[in-house]
Amino acid sequence: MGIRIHDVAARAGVSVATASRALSGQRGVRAENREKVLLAARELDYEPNSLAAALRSRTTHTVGMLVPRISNPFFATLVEAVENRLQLGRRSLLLTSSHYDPEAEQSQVRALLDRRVDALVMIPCHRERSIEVMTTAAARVPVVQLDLRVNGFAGTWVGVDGEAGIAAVVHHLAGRGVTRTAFVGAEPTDSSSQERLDAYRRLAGGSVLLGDFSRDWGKEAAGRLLEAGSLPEGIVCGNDTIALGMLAELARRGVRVPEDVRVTGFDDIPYAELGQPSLTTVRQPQEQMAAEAVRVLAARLAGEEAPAQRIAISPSLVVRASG
Amino acid sequence: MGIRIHDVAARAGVSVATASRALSGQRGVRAENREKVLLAARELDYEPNSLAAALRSRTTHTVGMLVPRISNPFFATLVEAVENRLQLGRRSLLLTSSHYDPEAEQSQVRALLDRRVDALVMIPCHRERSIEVMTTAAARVPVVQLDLRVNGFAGTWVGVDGEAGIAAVVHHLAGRGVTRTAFVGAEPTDSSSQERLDAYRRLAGGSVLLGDFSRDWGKEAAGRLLEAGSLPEGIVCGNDTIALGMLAELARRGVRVPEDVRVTGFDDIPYAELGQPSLTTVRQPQEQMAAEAVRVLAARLAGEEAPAQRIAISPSLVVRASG
DNA sequence: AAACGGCGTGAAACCGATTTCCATGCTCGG
DNA sequence: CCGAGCATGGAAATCGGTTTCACGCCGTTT
Repeated sequence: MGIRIHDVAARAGVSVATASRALSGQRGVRAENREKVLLAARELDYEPNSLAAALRSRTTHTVGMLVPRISNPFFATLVEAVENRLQLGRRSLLLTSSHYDPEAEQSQVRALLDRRVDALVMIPCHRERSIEVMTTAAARVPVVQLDLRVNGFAGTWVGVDGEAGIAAVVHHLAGRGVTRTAFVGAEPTDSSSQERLDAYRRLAGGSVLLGDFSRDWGKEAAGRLLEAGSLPEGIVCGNDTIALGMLAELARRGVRVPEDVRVTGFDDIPYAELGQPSLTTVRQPQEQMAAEAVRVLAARLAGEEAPAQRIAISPSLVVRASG
Repeated sequence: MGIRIHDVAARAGVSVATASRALSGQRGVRAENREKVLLAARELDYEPNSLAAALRSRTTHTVGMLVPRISNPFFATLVEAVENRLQLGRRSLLLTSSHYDPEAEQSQVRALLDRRVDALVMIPCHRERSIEVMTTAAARVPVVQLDLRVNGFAGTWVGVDGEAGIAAVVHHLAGRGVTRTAFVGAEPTDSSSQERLDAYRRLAGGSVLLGDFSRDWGKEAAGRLLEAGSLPEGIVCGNDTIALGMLAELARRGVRVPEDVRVTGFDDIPYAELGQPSLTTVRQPQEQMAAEAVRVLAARLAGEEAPAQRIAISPSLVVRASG
């Protein structure tokens, strides 16, 4: 139906091989012929069939990305940033989600590999159970773990330096005269929560409440802290969602923030600024993380041999009203 | 490198053609041979090369989706819902974003078509300037517009019934004794804002303030309404972002919601519930919209001839504290 | 008994590019 | 003047499947 490279070659008066070389910018074609081919292609409005090219050259210029949940604004921002970076390199993004289910994750990765993606950006859904997918995937194409990482899997990871983030928060609170703090986080089923929890214990060591990364847990934790009697002076939350739930519940119960207690979050999701009061939190440099992840993959695809690395980018503290 | 269908056929003792037919579940293969082929495939851990299949069969089982901004939680939710639906039909999603730039949109769509997507789900970024992309795309593959639509483009659209949504809000407010209202929306550069504005004018007809779909505009509009003298009894906002800005500014100025004035939003984004007070709003049935969009495309791909339709799904009112 | 239709099968064509391999012509050094 | 070496270009192989086509076989109809 469409125009084939055959037609372009015929119009330019050269062979298919020469046309192919001219169009892909290879050397070994006289300038005159190259011009003729490019002109013919433009005149015919030639659109190469990338499937045929991919089949023969074994390169799809497509990267697969797997995230636990696309609608999570934090992941969505990462997806956007990765897509932007890929666009710059004229690559496309095949996106799929695991819904936090390791089995679905496995079958989705299989589907991506079937489609012959050149590389994979993965946010593994489980700290331990994702190890099998990661190893099989990594055996076939370059893979980089983004944000979360799998225990005991020796592959490249790009993420944020959670310890530095918690340190910034603790330090900031200390600077405001806060000595007694509590930590409200999630059970460490992924590497981020683990790292933040460990950092808090090492750096501050107040009481610790663990649930999940949800607003409801934030509310419940607020209740528990209040009922426990003496409120701490500062509450360090494991992420913004928890912190927002915390703020809502504290407000409902008439506790003033930051007068009675200071509250901090982690991630700086778009709505952190909208909280009442606005949330002091740790901003994840998502643009940078995505850029770094794509850069690593591009280097691997360009043939660079590099050992697995852990690239931890330092986050920055965003001071707002709540802390 | 990998196992080819050739190898499977050899092991099963049949021809490549028969193996292909057996694997793709076509009829016309004796049950005995089918079993032999499937067994051989399993034993060899055969993974078909979908590029080769796509090249010959002219079907990639891949759908392209173009959105204005992936990180917008409303769009991200749509992306997720579409991806889920595609997974059910064993299709993959090639995702790209236009950043609200019609030229980028054009080149992204070209890239998707180059990759031979079977169909396109588009959230066009501009009410008028997107018409060219839409027509060229629609000439090549089935296309469905999601959420937003392009003026004067006669293609299928799936979205929410904006008029019904505004009607529900107005009706609800009237039921609470509110008679004097105002509308704070966005300049109608896309079909949604247009529709909501028109509906408000037809159904209620109080004063109208137009800006953009941002929190800042919500704050500014709050100021203008207060400075204009008498506050209306109800403020109908064009979307949740505006409404959240409105709530923040009203709170800052000591106006009580809903005692002094009732405020409503539109979309029911995840953070509508988090507002102070929580936001009464109109929930967009995103799951259903995505399901419908994918259903329409699947039908077209299955060969069904259908005229362009406008599928407007009725939204539901979510009553919370603010209205 | 001859004609016919349908099913199962395999050989080969095909999808549309890239890449290999070889032939040619030209330049340059000896 | 000759042969080595390089740049250029075309024919054909290749990637790995799907699809077409022709053929043999069998049961049914005239």
